[in-house]
Amino acid sequence: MDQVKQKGETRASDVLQRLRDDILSCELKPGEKLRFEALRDRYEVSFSTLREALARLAAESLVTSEGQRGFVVAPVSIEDLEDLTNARVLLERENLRLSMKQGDDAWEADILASYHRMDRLQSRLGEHYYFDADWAQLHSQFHFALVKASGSPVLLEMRAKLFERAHRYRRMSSQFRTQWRPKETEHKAIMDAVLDREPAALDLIERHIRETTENVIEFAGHLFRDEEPGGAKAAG
Amino acid sequence: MDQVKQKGETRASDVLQRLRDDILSCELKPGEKLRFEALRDRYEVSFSTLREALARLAAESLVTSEGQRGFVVAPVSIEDLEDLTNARVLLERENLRLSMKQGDDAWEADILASYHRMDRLQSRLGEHYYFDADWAQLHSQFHFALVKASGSPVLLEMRAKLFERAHRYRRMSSQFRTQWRPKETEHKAIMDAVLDREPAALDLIERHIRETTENVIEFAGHLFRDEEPGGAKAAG
DNA sequence: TCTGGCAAGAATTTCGAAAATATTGCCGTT
DNA sequence: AACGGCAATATTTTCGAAATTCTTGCCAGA
Repeated sequence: MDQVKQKGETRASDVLQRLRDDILSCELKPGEKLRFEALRDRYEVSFSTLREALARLAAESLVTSEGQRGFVVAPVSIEDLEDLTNARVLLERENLRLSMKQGDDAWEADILASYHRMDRLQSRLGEHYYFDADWAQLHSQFHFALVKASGSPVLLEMRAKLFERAHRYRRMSSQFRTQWRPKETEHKAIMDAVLDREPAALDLIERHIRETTENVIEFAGHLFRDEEPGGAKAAG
Repeated sequence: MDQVKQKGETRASDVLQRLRDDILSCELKPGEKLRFEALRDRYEVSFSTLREALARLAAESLVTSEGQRGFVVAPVSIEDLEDLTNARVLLERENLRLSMKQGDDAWEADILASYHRMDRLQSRLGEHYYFDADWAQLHSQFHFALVKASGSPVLLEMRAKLFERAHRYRRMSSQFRTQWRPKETEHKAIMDAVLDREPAALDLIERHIRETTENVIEFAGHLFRDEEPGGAKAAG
């Protein structure tokens, strides 16, 4: 139901969001060449509008533009995933540290509410929660609720962009996973530690992030172990 | 002499760079409305090309785009400067830590060379080095040389963007400064500590950054203490 | 005098054709 | 058969006019 065009929203920002979604969900594969003709048909906009959206995505490192040779979906690799993970740990820890220091009652209430929403949907979905788009949304909101009181727009924005980039890897691995570690207990433990202002919360969140990355490599490492630039084929 | 159009360089990326420079040097003032007509005359390009450049700058937080109401040069404020400073400290420390752990002989040699170039130009320029664009370039290169062996493209890119955003504040303050603290000894001390792999180097670089910010606020704080959105007037 | 709404003007946003550039395939030569 | 150069094709990049949206000023009604 979020397909209705909101007031004040431009077509360019609409296409930007759809392109972003398609890249993160790997409908547009890593390394794939993005030809304007094809994109024009797909999204039903003009060259210029597409170009603006791609320029924005290039600045977000979701696509790369090489001189006069057009745009390419940002490739994936284990090095990139590990680099991303380390950067995320740094920013998540700092944001959480500041958040725990400065968070007020409203912040705490929001964390509890976010957790509750996520937890309830999880029990309703059973074991397949990991594939559910709604759950992913609530999961993202829960993690954001933890750090949002850091009071640093700069750090929060960088964190958000890294979170998105990492999401592509999680998504890529999900179709190959045969088992999931029980995240519900992890989330509960993190939340309790955060609300109690325990310094150990920082280590919990770090392990949470690193273990997810390890799982991704374990199950989907073959997908991007020897990824070459341009290795993926465009949809013919 | 870098006005020659390099092969493989698009007009859009050229305009992007010029716009970036003009924003960082405050030729386009913080909060100023960016009208397409005026920009088209100034840079001699079409609407679409401008739009692409502005979209990129928006993703870099150097301009903001508000719905269907065009683009505005990102405003400045003390809160933003302090937020920026804290984020820079976090990233500079981490990059430097990794760099000191992993840097090899070539890295050390590059630091020495960068320092030498900066130092020599400094003695040649005397007290006015701070206003010199070439010195600013060498200064930037020296600081980059220190951290470039971190091995983390993600962290280095975030660092570079923050460095640029902070540069605008330094530049804004320079015209109001009446005295400068002697940076040459600071840089020498930092370099020596880094090459000796002394952990204290991290604290030195942090203080270096924070003191620069304090100086900026001291001399130019009045410029953005009560900055309102749209407070700056467009060039008539 | 004040408020609300409409119309004229100004600015942004979108569009697809035209120009510029890169890529591919062919042919002649060695 | 291998290589280099040239023409043909494919793709990207740029352009300015047209459509859309926002802003401003005016006028009628309370």
